[in-house]
Amino acid sequence: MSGEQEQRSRRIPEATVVRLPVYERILNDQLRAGVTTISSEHLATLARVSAAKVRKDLSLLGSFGTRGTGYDTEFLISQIDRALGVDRDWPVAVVGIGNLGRALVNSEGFSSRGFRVAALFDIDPSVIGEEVGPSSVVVKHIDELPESLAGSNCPAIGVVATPAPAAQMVTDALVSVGIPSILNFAPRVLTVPTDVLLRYVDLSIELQVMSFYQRLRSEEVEGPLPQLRAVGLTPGAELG
Amino acid sequence: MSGEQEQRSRRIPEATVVRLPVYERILNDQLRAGVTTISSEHLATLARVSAAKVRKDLSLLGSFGTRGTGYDTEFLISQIDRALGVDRDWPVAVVGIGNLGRALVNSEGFSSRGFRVAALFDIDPSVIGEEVGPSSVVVKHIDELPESLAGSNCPAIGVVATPAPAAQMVTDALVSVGIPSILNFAPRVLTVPTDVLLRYVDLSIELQVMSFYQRLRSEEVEGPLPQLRAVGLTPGAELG
DNA sequence: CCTTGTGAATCTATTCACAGCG
DNA sequence: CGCTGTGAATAGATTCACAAGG
Repeated sequence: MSGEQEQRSRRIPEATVVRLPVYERILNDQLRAGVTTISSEHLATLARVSAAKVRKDLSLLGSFGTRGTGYDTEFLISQIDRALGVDRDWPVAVVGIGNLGRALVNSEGFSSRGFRVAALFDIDPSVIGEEVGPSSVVVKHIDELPESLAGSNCPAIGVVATPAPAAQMVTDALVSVGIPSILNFAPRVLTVPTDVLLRYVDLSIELQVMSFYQRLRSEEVEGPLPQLRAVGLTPGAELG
Repeated sequence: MSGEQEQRSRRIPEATVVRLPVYERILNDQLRAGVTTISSEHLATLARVSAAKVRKDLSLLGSFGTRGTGYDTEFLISQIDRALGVDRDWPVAVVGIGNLGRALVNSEGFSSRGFRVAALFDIDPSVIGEEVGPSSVVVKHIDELPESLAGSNCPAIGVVATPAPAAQMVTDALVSVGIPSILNFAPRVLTVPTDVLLRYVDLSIELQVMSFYQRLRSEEVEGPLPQLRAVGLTPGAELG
């Protein structure tokens, strides 16, 4: 065919998307250490992936490297940030202010990557009213969620950090106010409308995957250790 | 039962291993609800994956189904448990008893899936000596790790739940006592010997992946193609 | 020389489609 | 019949290998 159809932004595979934050973190470390230029080989060593993978990943964002030299660290960071959308403000609502919810809100990666705690909810009276996190957001009762997040107060991302039995109900509430993306930490498969983006993080699945490989290894003496990615999370974290 | 060594032919892809705990959890729910037989179609619906994927996954464990009927729920659970190795005792050491470490130790999936808290470590004097988790294990100082876990006390899995700057040091200590598998929650790429199994769980990566897809979606909406599509993730998401 | 960027080849995972069996 | 189990086809991701360019 004669003309190439105008491609909307180059399609980036999910496997690449998951590695981009890792590259970004390493590049920031390197920049702070005074490394202003970095080769795919060097970045690959630090991320424990192959250099070809780094080049392929980065080439999907555009041609930012200089042949014979490498990539400009600072510029590459800015391009990855732009691709990831972390140069924007991402208000996040967290439901379930137990240890997990607190860990998330207090984590380094949260505030430093453009994510902002917009609202916190729990059902436990002893937690409601408490100020949590670096930005000291007050925990509200889950019943206040609908009115609290309605309209222009609707955050971009909802985090479900409740026990499993409450997860679907909480998710329904988040969907009702119009939240377009949900990150679920509860060990349960959730149902959402097809236009809602849903991802999972499941601590116990990771432990069970480890026990699988360890059992395998102890049974197979010659065990060819599964060469797992050094980077990122479960590729199948999208069971929803 | 199972005496045969079928290493080559029965190799299970990682993508399948990650789904097995999900199937197992759903099957337990179903069994508790009185469902003693289940079809691949039904299980697939509950897990939000395709029926073909369920059948392919399960067939890798063996031929446990009955044609025309489906799978016996209880038997299937036992077979998945066996494959995952969760019918064994898995002593786990957790380093870093902040919110994340506590969330893990207290999580449902931990004790209920054969994982046992063998030891807890931190560096904060205000935490050391505290009894944490359902089994009330006393937190020890990180300096006691080497002697505490030496020899026959060496756990099967080490969990790194420290801040990023401490993660590599802690990992080195865990590797030194002979721990064969490490689950890292710190936002940092770790270096381990090739015979140590290493997996990552990174909360901030998941958030950044979400912001990537959400940004993509918001840009597509303003583009010339108003076509509604479940963005990015699930191949089976369009089942709706 | 260097290192990037990328088609081609390879490896891995998913889906299709139907034979085979209860 | 209905449903499993599985080769064959397809889609996706990684690695290879080298041309192109500073």
